[in-house]
Amino acid sequence: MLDERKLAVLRAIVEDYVQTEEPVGSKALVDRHNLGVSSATVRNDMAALEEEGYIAQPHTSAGRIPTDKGYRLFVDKLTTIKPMSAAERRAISTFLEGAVDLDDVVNRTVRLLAQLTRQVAVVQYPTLTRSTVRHVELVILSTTRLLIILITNTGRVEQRVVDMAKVPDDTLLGDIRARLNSAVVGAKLSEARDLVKDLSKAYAPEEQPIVETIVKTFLETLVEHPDERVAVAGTANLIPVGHEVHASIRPVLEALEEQVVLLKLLGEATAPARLTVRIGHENPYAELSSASVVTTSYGPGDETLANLGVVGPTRMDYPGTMGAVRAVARYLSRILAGQ
Amino acid sequence: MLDERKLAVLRAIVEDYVQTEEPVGSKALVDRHNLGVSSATVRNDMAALEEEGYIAQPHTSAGRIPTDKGYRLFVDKLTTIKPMSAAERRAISTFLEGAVDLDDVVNRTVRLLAQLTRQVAVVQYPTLTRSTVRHVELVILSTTRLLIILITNTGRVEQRVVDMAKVPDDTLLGDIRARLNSAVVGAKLSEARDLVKDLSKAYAPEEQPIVETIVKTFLETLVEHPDERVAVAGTANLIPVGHEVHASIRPVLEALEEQVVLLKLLGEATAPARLTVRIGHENPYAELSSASVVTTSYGPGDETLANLGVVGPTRMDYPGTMGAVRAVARYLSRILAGQ
DNA sequence: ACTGGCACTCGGGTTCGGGGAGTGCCAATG
DNA sequence: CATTGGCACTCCCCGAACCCGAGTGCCAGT
Repeated sequence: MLDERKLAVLRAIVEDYVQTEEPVGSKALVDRHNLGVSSATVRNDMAALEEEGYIAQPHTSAGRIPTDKGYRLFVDKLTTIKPMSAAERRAISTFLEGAVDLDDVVNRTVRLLAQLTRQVAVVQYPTLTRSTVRHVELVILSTTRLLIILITNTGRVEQRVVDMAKVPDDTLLGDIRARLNSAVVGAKLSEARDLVKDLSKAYAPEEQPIVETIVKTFLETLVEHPDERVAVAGTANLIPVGHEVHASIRPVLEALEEQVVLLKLLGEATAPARLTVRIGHENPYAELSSASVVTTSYGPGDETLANLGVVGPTRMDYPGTMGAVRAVARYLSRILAGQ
Repeated sequence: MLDERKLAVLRAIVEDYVQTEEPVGSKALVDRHNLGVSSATVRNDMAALEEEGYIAQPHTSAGRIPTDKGYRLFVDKLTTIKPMSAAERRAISTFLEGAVDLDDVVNRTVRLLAQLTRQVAVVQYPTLTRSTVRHVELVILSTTRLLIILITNTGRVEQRVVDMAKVPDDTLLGDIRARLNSAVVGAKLSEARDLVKDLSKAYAPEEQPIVETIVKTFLETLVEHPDERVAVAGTANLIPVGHEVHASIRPVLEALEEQVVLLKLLGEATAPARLTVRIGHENPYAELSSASVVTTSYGPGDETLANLGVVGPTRMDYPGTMGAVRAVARYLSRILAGQ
């Protein structure tokens, strides 16, 4: 049904529309691309493409714009991811090298991605459950309050206060600390439950409840319900430069402030090194039905620590955006592996 | 020059303009407020007010809108801070009570403030230098890397990795940890420098450089250069609901993503329990010359930990916004004191 | 199968002209 | 002297009418 030339026409339409932001007509198309045929022929092809639902007219006697389905075909078949230029690669590298700690790495990454793509960037902090334990610290805050601190191999520090009837004395606490550490250090957080479940057995009966409280809080709050944080940058890019702007970006801004929404957007990324592109209505949220999301995962080696991505209008530069997302994810992975 | 009635006219103009968002004329004014005089009289008063620079006309034969100077007079003399209703107070209270840790407190606060004022809210994390030390922890990461963790009385945890030629063994480290803690626990961070400067003297000559490295990093990165973080919420409120919107909010959005700008905006707040209002051009940034900022500081008791505030258009509901900012700061202070 | 030609459509920009809200000024008035 | 009613004037806003041009669909010709 769709021969080679019709696909070329679709590709040209997408490319022109992304650049000019205006419906593209048959005449303009043959002028800008050397398709080797006349505008009348292109018109026939366009009619066929519209018939199949790949393009649409905003109104009669206007040019065509791609539909979500058209973008989908474009992304799947008609283009290749654009690699970063040498200058861009150098910029990414030097910009990320300077980071001093994990927070800084994530912040720099999200700003960088926003700048490269000129869109809204979203980066999830490395997920706890996939990282391993480096150290657990117990600190007495008062006679009834204990602070548990967890340090992971990604440099992340999680904290949690426990209220208890009576905090154990230094000796006992030191013992608990030692046993807890020898049990879980080096292990993945997801394995922690099995490793500590018998920990209290080693203690005298009257001490067991205390130990169990600590272990329980440790597991519940630090391991199983890590508040998965995300960083956002480039929201100003939602507002086009010269242009007037719809009020329709309000719901988008609202959605971008909701951690839950962001996590869901990022959350369904697939295997590492694969890019996920969700176009328009393919998004899980109606507010983002005129937006596209490009995500991927990152992490040292083949391990997947978390996800990152970009949110922009369906009319976006897919090859460039995909290239930037992939490149940033790779560099971020490398940085994390080095730490 | 400005008698009682002229001030009443100015007040009425501000109130009406804030509500309707449209230039207000003499006729509409006498209809909505019972000033007891005719529109002709009001016109004369308006001419006087314009002469003095408190109001202006967008163009001839249009109504008047307040100037920055007009808002300034309104805020200083013509109105009182609007207290929160009982229902609002209850909402604030219950919403903030539920927080589980410091991050949560700040996040809830900033969202609450954005919701109450329907504007952009900014909350600074409690500043380190004004809080006191609760515990210092030293953790061995590898043979050459040491992690310093600082816990403050506000529940904040700061971390920093130190690269060193050789990390001290457990015994020595335990000793350093004990001395460091006994030196600084309970002290303000601003006093820490004096308290630890002679710490290395107690050690053997060959151990002194190691201790000094740790102390130096501790001071430099944790005490003197805390990265002062801020939380922002409600950026979607920059976009009015029904209305079309200028592209002029782009620089505002950009500014709101810059930590430095936000800190500067918040940074110059005065004594606790005092509200600072900066109107239009009074702001230190040209990008925000059509915005007003209402800030105050917070902290348990009379202590000032950090600042919070609201950014909105110069045409904002000052009494209501000021009331909300004051109320939220008070509740936040109370929460922090309780912890 | 492609192309040139042609009639047709429709959105966007421009022009034009009332209607209306608002102003400034002035003479009259308590 | 402050206040008021009246009046002429000024613009902005809005809708109607209009034209222009880009774009389309179709068809006959190569």
